[in-house]
Amino acid sequence: MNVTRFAPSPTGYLHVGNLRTALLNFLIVRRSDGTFILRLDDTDQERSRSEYADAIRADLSWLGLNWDREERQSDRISRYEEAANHLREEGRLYECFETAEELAFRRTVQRKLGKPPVYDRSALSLTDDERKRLGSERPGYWRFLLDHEHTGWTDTIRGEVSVDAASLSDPVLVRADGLFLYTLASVVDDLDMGITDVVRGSDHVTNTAAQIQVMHALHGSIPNFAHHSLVTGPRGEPLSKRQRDISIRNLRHIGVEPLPLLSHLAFLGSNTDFRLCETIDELAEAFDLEAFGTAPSKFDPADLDRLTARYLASLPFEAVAERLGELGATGCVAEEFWNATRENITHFKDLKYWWSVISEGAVPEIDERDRAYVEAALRLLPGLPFDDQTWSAWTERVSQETGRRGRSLYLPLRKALTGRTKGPEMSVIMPLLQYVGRQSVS
RNA sequence: GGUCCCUUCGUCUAUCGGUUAGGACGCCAGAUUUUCAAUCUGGAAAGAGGGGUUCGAUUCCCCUAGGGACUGCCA
Repeated sequence: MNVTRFAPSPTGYLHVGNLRTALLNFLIVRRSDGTFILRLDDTDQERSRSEYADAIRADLSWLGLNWDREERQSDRISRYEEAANHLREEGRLYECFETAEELAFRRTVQRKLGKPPVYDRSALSLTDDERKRLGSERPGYWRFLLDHEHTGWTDTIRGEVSVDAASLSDPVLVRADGLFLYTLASVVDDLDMGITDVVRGSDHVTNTAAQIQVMHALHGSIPNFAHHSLVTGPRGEPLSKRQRDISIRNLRHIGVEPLPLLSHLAFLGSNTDFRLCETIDELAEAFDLEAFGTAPSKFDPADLDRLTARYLASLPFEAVAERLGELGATGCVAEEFWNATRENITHFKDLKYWWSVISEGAVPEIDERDRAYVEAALRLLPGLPFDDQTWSAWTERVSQETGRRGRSLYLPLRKALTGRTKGPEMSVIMPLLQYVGRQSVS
């Protein structure tokens, strides 16, 4: 039984980087029948917004990444309080009084001297009097006293990882205004919720060392950690520079479908052979966390087009009936329409054009040199009703009359009738075209 | 500045010192198809650079370059 969590902070929209983390955590429990928790890390009150939380839920739902439980850190403050008190009793939490500006200044000085910008623990050498005096001037904030030793774990993706805690600042766990910080909240939550596997981006590796120490101090058992590499843009640039393009909302807007996106992300960066999975269960079966490598992987939305097209072509009418209805395609024509067009679109929204072709007629595209030919051909067009033989019967007749064959026979007619050089098979389009007539009558 | 991570076809990767450097997706070509797609067959396509070690380096070591993360009273 695995328990995993996806813990976004509701300070922005979900993007492919986040999504990969969510997906990996989700797939782990999908393989093992465990529990997948959506945990909103909203301890940062200044930046967290409920609209973002709603947007994250909506995006996950659209993708089919359903969660078994939802938790909010803002509901769990009392637990953090207890944990902080426990750490104080154990002597692992100490109060400091520097202002943020002071700390920032010290860091720049240290950096200029070529020293690591690590907190010097000067608060530890404060006398009781000094502490009392400073405490009366302003509220203190609290740091966790790290053991200065190498802290390691076996990472499912990265193997043996070890971080020298001496190169880290003692993490602040409680702010001067009493707010609990991520490092504490996350650890307490993971322990309380019985999280067995923590899968997150490699930007958290140094964090993990500190968190492991806090977990030990809280006498918790350490979950399995796996840190996947970060996703970059197509040229290897950080994703943060393209937040907007790669937000799930934007991808959805440009016509990306859930399963192609999920398939792509479940294999990107792993040595599992890529395949487009038709269901999430199939994906869960195929994916393997240990198959992931540590090198960053590039994400290019354009890579999704081909997959999306293949995916759409495979969908039965039932799967898209509702969406077709939104286009105005309803009734039995809708099914015929879908079967005629589904192999000839890249994105679902491409159907708008084809629907307009059969519902309103196309703007004919006729080359000047073909004009006479097209007009002659149209005079030979049989009367309604059209059926699946109409096209072949008609073009055969036209061929006899005009002597044209092959491409020069078919293409001008296709362009005249559909306005495009490419598209669904004409023999299938023909019966749909008479719908134009019915539309205008009714 | 410091610490850590990364670098093989377009993309994701395989290779436990000796391989015609393999696969998947994509791409290209042919077959087929009125077009596109699908399918089948075939093809092009890679070890960042420089030094070592070695009979032999993609593989081990060092340096350089490039990319990234962390270095917050953010998460």
